[in-house]
Amino acid sequence: MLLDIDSIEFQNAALGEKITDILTEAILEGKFSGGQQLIEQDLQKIFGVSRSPLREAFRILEKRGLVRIIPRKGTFVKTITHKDIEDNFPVRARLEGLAASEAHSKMNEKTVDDLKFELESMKHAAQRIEPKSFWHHHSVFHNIFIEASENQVLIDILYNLRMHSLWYQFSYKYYQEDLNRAYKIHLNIFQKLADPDADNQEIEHLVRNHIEVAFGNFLRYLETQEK
Amino acid sequence: MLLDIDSIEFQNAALGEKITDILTEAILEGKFSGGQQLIEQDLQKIFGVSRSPLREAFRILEKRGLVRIIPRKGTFVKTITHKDIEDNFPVRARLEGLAASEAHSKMNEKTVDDLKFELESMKHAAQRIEPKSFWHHHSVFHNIFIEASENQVLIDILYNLRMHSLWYQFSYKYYQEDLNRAYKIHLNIFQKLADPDADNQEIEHLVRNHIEVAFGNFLRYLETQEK
DNA sequence: GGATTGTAGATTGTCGACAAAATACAGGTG
DNA sequence: CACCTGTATTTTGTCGACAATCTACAATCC
Repeated sequence: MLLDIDSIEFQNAALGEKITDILTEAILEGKFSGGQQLIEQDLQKIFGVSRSPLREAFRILEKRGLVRIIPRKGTFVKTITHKDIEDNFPVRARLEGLAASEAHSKMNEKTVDDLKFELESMKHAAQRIEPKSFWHHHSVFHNIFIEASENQVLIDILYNLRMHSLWYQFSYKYYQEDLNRAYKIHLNIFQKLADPDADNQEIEHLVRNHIEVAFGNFLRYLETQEK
Repeated sequence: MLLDIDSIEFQNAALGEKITDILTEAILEGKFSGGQQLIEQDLQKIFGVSRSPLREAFRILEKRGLVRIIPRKGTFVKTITHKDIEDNFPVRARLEGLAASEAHSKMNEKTVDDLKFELESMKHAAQRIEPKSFWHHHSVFHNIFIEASENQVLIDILYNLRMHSLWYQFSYKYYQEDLNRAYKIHLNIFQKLADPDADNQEIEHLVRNHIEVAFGNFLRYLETQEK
């Protein structure tokens, strides 16, 4: 008998995990003010569950870096500071560079096709000047080569680091970078990834530089916003 | 009035955190067989606490990468495979390289003194052929420049990556063979870190290469052990 | 007025009990 | 004998209640 895998997963997911997903989305969308305490009793009323699954959810959120748990004080939504961003990007730059390098070594036809598809989507979004769509496919493009590295340590760390930048999604919406220029950089990255003769080290530097440049632009953008 | 922050932290530490510390040490020392399930009821009897703090402890252990929690199945001690080590080292190599680079930019007299002290301790341990002592000071040496990077993202990630047990268990045996060589590498790293005119990129490469070489030696050592 | 202390309310920490799911195993069936 | 199937046992998931701690604020003291 055939079964709907997704619904089974959903059934198997404990209450705590479902609440985690809802809270994760809420935090990323900025529905909580930074530094705000998540009161167990309040959330208990909202979700209609006891405190046990809530406390499980808090621990998972802490692992994802979205909240900070202070013993006997409470669970607080993390505020992302300027320094957090400055700390985050250099790490991401090196690890995504490494991911690209390892992905190149393990490249196969399917991954190339997947990357090509997202690249085409980015191209179309850039031509039609649809930033939201562009950044979505841009994010998926990066996810694909990160997964293709098959390095679980890398995949896990970057999952968390990239989630933080999502936190700033609302900022990105108004962040108008030259989409065509960004597309060309990724076209270059794609061509190197798809070329078996390309040099791993060169790919690593290419991706690392791309993120460092994006970081610089982003910081400058934030500074103009803050004034 | 001045207060000892650390002791306050300890008093405030909830049962779950104390249990976490005990279980962390037990896992790192290999007192659980790999893949073994941590049964809540059994640990309940051992520690004389209810299941709530145990479940909290499991979540913290999961965050540290020491166990894996599978919903409705249980909490299992992670087995470290050959692939885990292969995934871990390239990441560590790049991130410790980055940490050294950032530490160099923020170097001050106290940090130089701290590094010098550990380096001297490594020298003495190498001369007296005391691998255990050498490994300890080597680990502290790395911790100092990682902390000196003042990059909290880096510090947190490297704390987890460096925790993994196999490295702890075996490293001092490997270093037995070339303590003096290892000392000279760190003397070189120290001199560059302490020199304000040294090039950041050079330091990054130096530390990265050191870990990659250590990784290669470690893998070869493991292969001889496995046979 | 400013600092200290005491108290009430709010909030997290821990517990034991029950529910739900996974597992182990015995018995049946082809 | 291999394969189901139902049942008993084990184990995790959730709950409500109580204890310990923290917080806010008013009363007190200097």
